[in-house]
Amino acid sequence: MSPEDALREAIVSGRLLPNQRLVEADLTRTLGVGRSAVRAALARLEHEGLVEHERNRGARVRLVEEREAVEILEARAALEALAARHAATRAGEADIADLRRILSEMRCLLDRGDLLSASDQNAVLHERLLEIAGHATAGRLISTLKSQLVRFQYRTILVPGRSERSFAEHGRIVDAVAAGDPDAAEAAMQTHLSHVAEALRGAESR
Amino acid sequence: MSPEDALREAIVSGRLLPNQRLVEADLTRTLGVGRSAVRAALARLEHEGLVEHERNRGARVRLVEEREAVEILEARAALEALAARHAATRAGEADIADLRRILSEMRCLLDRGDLLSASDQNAVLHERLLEIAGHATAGRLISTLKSQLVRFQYRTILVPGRSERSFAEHGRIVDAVAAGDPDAAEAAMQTHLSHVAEALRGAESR
DNA sequence: GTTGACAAGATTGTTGACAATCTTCGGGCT
DNA sequence: AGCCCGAAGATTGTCAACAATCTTGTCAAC
Repeated sequence: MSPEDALREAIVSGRLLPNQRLVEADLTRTLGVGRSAVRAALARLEHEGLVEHERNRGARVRLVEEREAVEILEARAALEALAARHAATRAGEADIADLRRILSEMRCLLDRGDLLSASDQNAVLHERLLEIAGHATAGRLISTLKSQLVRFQYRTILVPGRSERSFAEHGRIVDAVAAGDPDAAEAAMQTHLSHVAEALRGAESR
Repeated sequence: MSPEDALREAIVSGRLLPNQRLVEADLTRTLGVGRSAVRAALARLEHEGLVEHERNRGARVRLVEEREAVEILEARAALEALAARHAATRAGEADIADLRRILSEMRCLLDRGDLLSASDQNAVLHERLLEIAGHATAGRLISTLKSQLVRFQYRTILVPGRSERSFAEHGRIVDAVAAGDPDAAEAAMQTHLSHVAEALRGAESR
């Protein structure tokens, strides 16, 4: 595993706490690579928004607090709506079948009460939509935004009734894409993610 | 000036041609800094999408061709539309007066036939809107997207009648923001930038 | 004439040491 | 006691040298 991936994994998994200092010498030992590699990894992670870096003061794990999480989710919504629009115009028969397959998998997991796996399948659906959209720029931006939100990704699934509503929203997105209706797909994605933001705010303020 | 800024400036100003190799040793002499600094700058610029980097093969200036430019513009449109929405709900009296001042400056420059300065003022307006929106995440993303488009930024102003239509579109955006109407502001920004994309496509295919 | 291997040159990747900077700790002064 | 100052320690920034890799040019074999 590259030092960058190892560090990212350690941060997003929560093994490293927010605001914790990341001393290069320590990371050199922990990751088993030279200091140059560590520095390069830190520089990239800074660009991804996972660490903060002050000159001559080193790097620390960046803390994304609620206000910013909402911002990031808004930006992500705007970009995923764009992607959904593209997906609606480009999806072929096989793509649509694939999306429906993922949906039924989700239905199955929900019926079993496996909320965690359902949430993962959720991510798979979004990923597949991006692939269908074929929009490299949006894809790149969304993936960096998502990595900043990992800490919040499971926070909404315990909100009562959220899973079912989320499933219904995903159904509407897939329907719009299958119908080849860009406007509907964009709108469906937009409302879906705005509901996620709402749920996040609700879950957070408790 | 930091080596990173110097390099970025050299790339976006067009002093370095697309696909031109960026040999570290040469840059060391040109920029007057050590190789470490050069490498760090190249790494960051790669993340910004301004240079391409292959392992053991060095970096070269990245060429953004039309198809990708349209993609970038679409992503930017989605994000600026979001920002415009926020600006509409947050703009105060002073902000609105400022926007109108910029508009009248633009009108003045257009009447004088100074299209280049008018285009610059255009950028000022967008910048000010972002500031009013107070959306750091969108702002960050937009600024990196913009830096990838510098090569195209003046390409549309020579399209006959484009300046006047652009001015009218900006007027509608400012009106919507002044009226505190988020939906209208978002829509106005969206149509404005989609027209820019259209003009770009038109100017390109000649 | 073309192809393949091989050596020479050029360029990047990595390591270690040194310099610059920041932080912490202790002593002297008020 | 509280505060300023300076030295020591810790940490990052930079530099130069070396190793690894790629590219180019040459030459022999077919």
